[in-house]
Amino acid sequence: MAYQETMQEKNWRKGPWLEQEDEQLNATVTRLGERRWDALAKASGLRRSGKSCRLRWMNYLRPNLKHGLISEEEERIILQLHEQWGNKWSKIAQRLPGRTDNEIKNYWRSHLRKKAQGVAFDAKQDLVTSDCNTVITARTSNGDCMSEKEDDIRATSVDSSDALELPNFALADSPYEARVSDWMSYWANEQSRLKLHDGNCYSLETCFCYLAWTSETILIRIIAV
DNA sequence: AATTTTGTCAACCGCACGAAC
DNA sequence: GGTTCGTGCGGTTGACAAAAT
Repeated sequence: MAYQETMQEKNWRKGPWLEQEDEQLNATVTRLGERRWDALAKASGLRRSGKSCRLRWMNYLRPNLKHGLISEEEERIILQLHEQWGNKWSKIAQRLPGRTDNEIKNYWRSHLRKKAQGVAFDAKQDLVTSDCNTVITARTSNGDCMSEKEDDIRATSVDSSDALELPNFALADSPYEARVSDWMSYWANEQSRLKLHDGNCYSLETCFCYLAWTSETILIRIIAV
């Protein structure tokens, strides 16, 4: 049965929660525990779905939640973990006690994404103007961009056969990630396909790359070809 | 001062997955 | 093995506020 249909049938309330609803939910969760949300919603007397109750509890009412501003340290951690795992918000939230996946996701979208894109733009400027000798190395990853293999990739020593057939780039050291899609327009003018160390060619138009860099190397993972 | 645009965030939605039946 | 239920996740929406025009 469609969710929409269910909501109409049951005549459930939607939208912002009232203080009294919060109190009712709090009391019911304290009594019954954090489980069986449909039954819990019924028992609470609220005209809310179990799903809605769970969300309200998890994101707002749960004890030990922080509701204040994200600190610089937390921001740094978010950036670092997002670079490592991508949009795995719940996983990132586990590393930030008191913060919810929703909160981190919103914070990323409204604050950090722009920062990361800003870094990508700066890096692109470097691509165009620099003649420095930082070597780009690349390995493909057949999984998605959040692959747990990143540490393995970082740890792997890279020989010259792994190098991309691309000009040498310079990038400022940065904790931020950059999405190569921002660079596509530049690359598209330079060459339409990438040849990687595995001998295969990948279309720049269809691939999506994900960058991370250390002080020594830049790692490019092609995640869709 | 009025209107439009942009940013933020709580909540919604659809989907996937595992457990129970 | 198929279905239903409960839960969790990530993307999206919509209301509201602030900023810009």
